[in-house]
Amino acid sequence: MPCVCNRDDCILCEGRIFNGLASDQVCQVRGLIAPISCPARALLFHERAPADLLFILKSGCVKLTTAMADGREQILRLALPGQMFGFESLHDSCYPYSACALTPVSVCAVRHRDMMRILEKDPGVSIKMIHMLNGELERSRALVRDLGLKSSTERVASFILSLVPLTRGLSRDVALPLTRKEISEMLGLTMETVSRAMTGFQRAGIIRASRGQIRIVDAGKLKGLAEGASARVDFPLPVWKRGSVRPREAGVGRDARKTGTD
Amino acid sequence: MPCVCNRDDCILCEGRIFNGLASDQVCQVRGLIAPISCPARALLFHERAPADLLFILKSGCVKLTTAMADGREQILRLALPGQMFGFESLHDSCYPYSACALTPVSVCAVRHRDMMRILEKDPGVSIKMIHMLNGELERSRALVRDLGLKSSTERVASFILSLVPLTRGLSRDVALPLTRKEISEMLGLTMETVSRAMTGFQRAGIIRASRGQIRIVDAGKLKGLAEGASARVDFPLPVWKRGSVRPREAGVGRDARKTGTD
DNA sequence: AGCAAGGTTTGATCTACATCAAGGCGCCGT
DNA sequence: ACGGCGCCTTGATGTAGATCAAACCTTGCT
Repeated sequence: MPCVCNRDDCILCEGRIFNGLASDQVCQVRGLIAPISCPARALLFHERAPADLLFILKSGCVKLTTAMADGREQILRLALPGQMFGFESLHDSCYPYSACALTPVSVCAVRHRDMMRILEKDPGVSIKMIHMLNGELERSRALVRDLGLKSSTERVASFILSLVPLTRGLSRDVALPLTRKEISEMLGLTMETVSRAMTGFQRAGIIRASRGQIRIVDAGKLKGLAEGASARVDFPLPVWKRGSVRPREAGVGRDARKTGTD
Repeated sequence: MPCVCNRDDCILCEGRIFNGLASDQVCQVRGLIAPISCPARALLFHERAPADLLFILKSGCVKLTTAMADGREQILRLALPGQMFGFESLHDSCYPYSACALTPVSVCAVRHRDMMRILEKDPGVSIKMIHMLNGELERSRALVRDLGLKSSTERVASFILSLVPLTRGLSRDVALPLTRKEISEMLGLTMETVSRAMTGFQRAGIIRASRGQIRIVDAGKLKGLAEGASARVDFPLPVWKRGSVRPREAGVGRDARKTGTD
């Protein structure tokens, strides 16, 4: 079935929000959708700006952030292909977060009032929307859980595991469109803390990380760390100064450096 | 208009989820709703238990929590009269959090599949549901923002402000059904830290707090503190040992005790 | 290739908050 | 009224993670 946004390669076809519309409705909806492309770092909209459009991401990756007056910034969510953002203001007038492209991005834009009309007409779309909102809520609460309960190591482990859907099952390598700084802004930590946690995991042979890429080597151990299982692996670390990577001999977790007592 | 749950005093009538149904539908829906009462501390359902019912709170207060294996516990949300909980699993099979009564509580219970049927039949209800979910999402993200960006003082100030809807405009006194411990479980802090922040506010004349009650005296200053405005009030504190309360002479915020330099 | 800019890693130090430890105080049952 | 139990407050100390600082890599540009 062709996608409502009228492109063959469009990801919206895959079980997404407008799927299942009667074909005459598909035509109507198509007329309401505007395709937009923009480069990495483009700002799609700004927190508290008057809201008019919602977006469905076709390709690329977008970060949704909220900031405090003094500049502190929190990433609320990453939007991935097939997902919607900017809909929270359907009944409100302003966007509750900023949306910024992490990669070159193509999106479909729909006016809020058009969307409202579609919802009123077609209960099937409403129910998909409810489903989608429940998913958002679940992810948001998972983040609350992580921020409220977990140590830095646990959070970073959690975060890496949350990237698994990005792999699309192709391999264990994830092309990661986030810098360490951005990861830290998602997890309520600093860049340095994230970096330390990740090199810890790497030394323990749990992941393989480089500039824009992560490979999960030992998902089981990572899950353990994310849920607080002892936050340490078996081998204490003999503190090399700038040795090359030595898998499976490095400490991981809260107190990797303090090798002594148990 | 009488409430769908068939009681005159029911709060569901006030612009809530089933409001605006045609009267024959109201009758149908009524048949699907079971009223339930339970005492304080009752567990309505447990995280990961198989989910069957959703609940609408008529009176009292319920906390929704998630826990880690080692016992760390996070309050995800407080449910207040008129609000719904347990709906996230409409499309899923298990509750994503535990629900525990903080006070004696009365609720209406609806089976998920009955709710699904109502949603399919009546787009108006779906749209109210979408509205409600957007509200949940907003609150959840506000919590993410607080946990990710704010200091302990800022979080406590935020929390107190979030209680304002509880006052229902009757006065500035809020009957607070939470212990210090529970507040701390909502904010990712410890009981002690919450206590210190609140006595700080109290000494600065910003709130009046006692066992189960809070009165907001200076909402403006509290808002400033919640958004990080300097986290300090004008008067350095001469550190009394056990003096009685001295409004407007006490320090507040991150470093209330260090009175020196500016 | 050479250089500059920005991301990343690592180390040293500082601090906000947690943890540990006593008391104080209101509340309930007898 | 009295005693005991739970919640709350306050103080002393410990520590995970922030902050500050420097050097190291990548990547892109000239």
